[in-house]
Amino acid sequence: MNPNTLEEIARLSGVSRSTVSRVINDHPNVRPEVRARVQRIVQQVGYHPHAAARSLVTKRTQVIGLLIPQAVTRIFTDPFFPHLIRGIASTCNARGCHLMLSLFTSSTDQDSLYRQVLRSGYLDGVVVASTTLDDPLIPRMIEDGIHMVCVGRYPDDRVSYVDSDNVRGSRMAVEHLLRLGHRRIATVTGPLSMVPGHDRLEGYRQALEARGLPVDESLIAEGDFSEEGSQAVMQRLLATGPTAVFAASDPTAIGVMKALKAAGRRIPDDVAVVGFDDLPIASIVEPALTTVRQPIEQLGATATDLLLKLIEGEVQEPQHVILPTQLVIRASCGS
Amino acid sequence: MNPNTLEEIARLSGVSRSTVSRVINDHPNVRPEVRARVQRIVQQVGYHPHAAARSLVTKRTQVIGLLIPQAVTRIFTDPFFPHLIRGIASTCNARGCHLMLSLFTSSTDQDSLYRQVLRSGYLDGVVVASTTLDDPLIPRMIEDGIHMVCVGRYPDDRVSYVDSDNVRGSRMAVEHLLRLGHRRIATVTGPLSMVPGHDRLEGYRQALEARGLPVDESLIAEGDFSEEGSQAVMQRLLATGPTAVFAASDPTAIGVMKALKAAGRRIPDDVAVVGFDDLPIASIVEPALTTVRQPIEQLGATATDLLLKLIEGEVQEPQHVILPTQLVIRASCGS
DNA sequence: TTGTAAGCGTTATCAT
DNA sequence: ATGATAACGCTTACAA
Repeated sequence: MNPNTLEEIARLSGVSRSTVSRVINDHPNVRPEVRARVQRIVQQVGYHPHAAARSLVTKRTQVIGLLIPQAVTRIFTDPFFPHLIRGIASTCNARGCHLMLSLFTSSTDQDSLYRQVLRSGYLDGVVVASTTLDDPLIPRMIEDGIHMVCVGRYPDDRVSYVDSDNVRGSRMAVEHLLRLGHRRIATVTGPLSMVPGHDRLEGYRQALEARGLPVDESLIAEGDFSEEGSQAVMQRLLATGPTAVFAASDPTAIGVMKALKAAGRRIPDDVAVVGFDDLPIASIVEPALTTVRQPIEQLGATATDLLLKLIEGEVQEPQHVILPTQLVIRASCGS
Repeated sequence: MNPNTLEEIARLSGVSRSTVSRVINDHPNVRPEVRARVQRIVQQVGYHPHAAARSLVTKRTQVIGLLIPQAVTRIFTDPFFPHLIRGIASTCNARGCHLMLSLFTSSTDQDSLYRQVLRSGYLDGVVVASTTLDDPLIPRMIEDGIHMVCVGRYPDDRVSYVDSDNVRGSRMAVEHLLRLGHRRIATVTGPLSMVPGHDRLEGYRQALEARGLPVDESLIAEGDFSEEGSQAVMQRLLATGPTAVFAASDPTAIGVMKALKAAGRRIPDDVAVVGFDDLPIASIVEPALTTVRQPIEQLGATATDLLLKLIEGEVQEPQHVILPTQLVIRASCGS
């Protein structure tokens, strides 16, 4: 497939292996004339350096991993991930590195997969997405000194992360509902073991408390970020008679809307709905969804950039980046 | 990160490097007692062989690529890809290999990316998805002798592929509509430069011709597999007064349904709709979508299996696998 | 059954 | 500015 070696190019261009290496790596100290000759040959035979040989000595692979622990069904349902991947992949392309996808599905031997992926030198570092607080992977990676950046806040100062401002975003959403006069505001949360699930509920609480309103726990129900799951959860929540619902993600909001419609409630006349994400679908559903926009692709791109800096040693200390969120008002809240 | 070497394990267990290598690779001809001792040390220090060093000599990386040429927006919208990825990733996990994601976005320097990814020895082979007929990548890969399997039929006998039975599936769909008495059956196709787009239209044609019915070209409109695009296309098609529409994918069908609803047509009373894919969303939309089920995950899994066999040399000749499709009847066709 | 030694294709150090 | 040469960590004959 790629039978050419440095040695061969050297022979063909009548110089030594080292000179060819210098040309390939754009080192100075090569006579322009020689450089040109070598480059021509390289071009001609379509030579490309062998990655493994190279990384054996440089200790760099130019490959980063996207690690998704506990890869559950959600990944293949929630458009969040495709958007995230796009952000990561385009940054990789731009920076000349490559992306390895590691889904730690529950069935796989976690320990063996961990060693294969993280201890074999395959990867220069990893972007970790969709972690739960109790995931044993992160502590292990910290201990092993693996370069990593989490997408989503992680409550350990040693780990770098990039996150949306979930608390502020959801607080804005609920404040908007309050401003519209709603007092019985229910919320279908994400999994509370996941940071965004937790944080978006926190924003909900803060909005109420800032107004001096009590938090009625019966209006809070834990969902799983999915459409189906949230629909079922909302169905049970109907009995509490909310006039508005804050859904912790757009798929959640869709599920909520389905449950409401199935129960004959009109949106927003009977019940207002606000989501979180601003996925393309938010502006397509009927009625169009008021939601909190988080910059998913940018999350991926920023995480990747940061990871690359960490790897290069451009920054040493763990970094924590929070990207702003923004309320996008559409029809579903009736304002 | 992984400072251990074979040499070190050898020293620690009082044997030679080669013996450790034999233990690691499960070679026979190692005294059980010695094997056990070495394994204990390996376990203790958490040793894992260095991938690059290993592949430098074996010429295998245990990494396969998922190559998506012309990676357009669709990839991040159409649930087809997440499902495909799931099939590929779980097979990779099961077979101890890893997955590299290569999106050839239009902005990237195709040639440079090609060499980096395909000629650097990074990959043992690739699964190629979503190709167009005129993509220059495939011929180049054939020429370079790269192990590959296409997801989706490719009209060159030298390339292996795995595909759903698109022609048969869409033919069944249209035959079903004919059986229900429809005679003005429109179709919103996929991009006709893509094989599945082409094949699903072919099935439509065959169904009509088998009944001796003329194919009215004004009832055929080219879409792009997307919801938004198809909605616009359907809007224009309304004027032709179809009583049924065959949509070439589920997202297409959703777009079609939206256009119909927006025009005040009832489904299925005024117009029947049939889709293609059977994504989870098909059973969620209102009315539930009659559609042709194609086994997307299995497509990915089969392609990966085949690729691995090709790499191992277990099979030499290009293989062509067609997986069966199946009509799933729900409410949207009113039967 | 075990050890010795020769590569694999690079980069990097040191002379020249 | 260029060329030997020694690593990098592993597998694999071949020898013992």
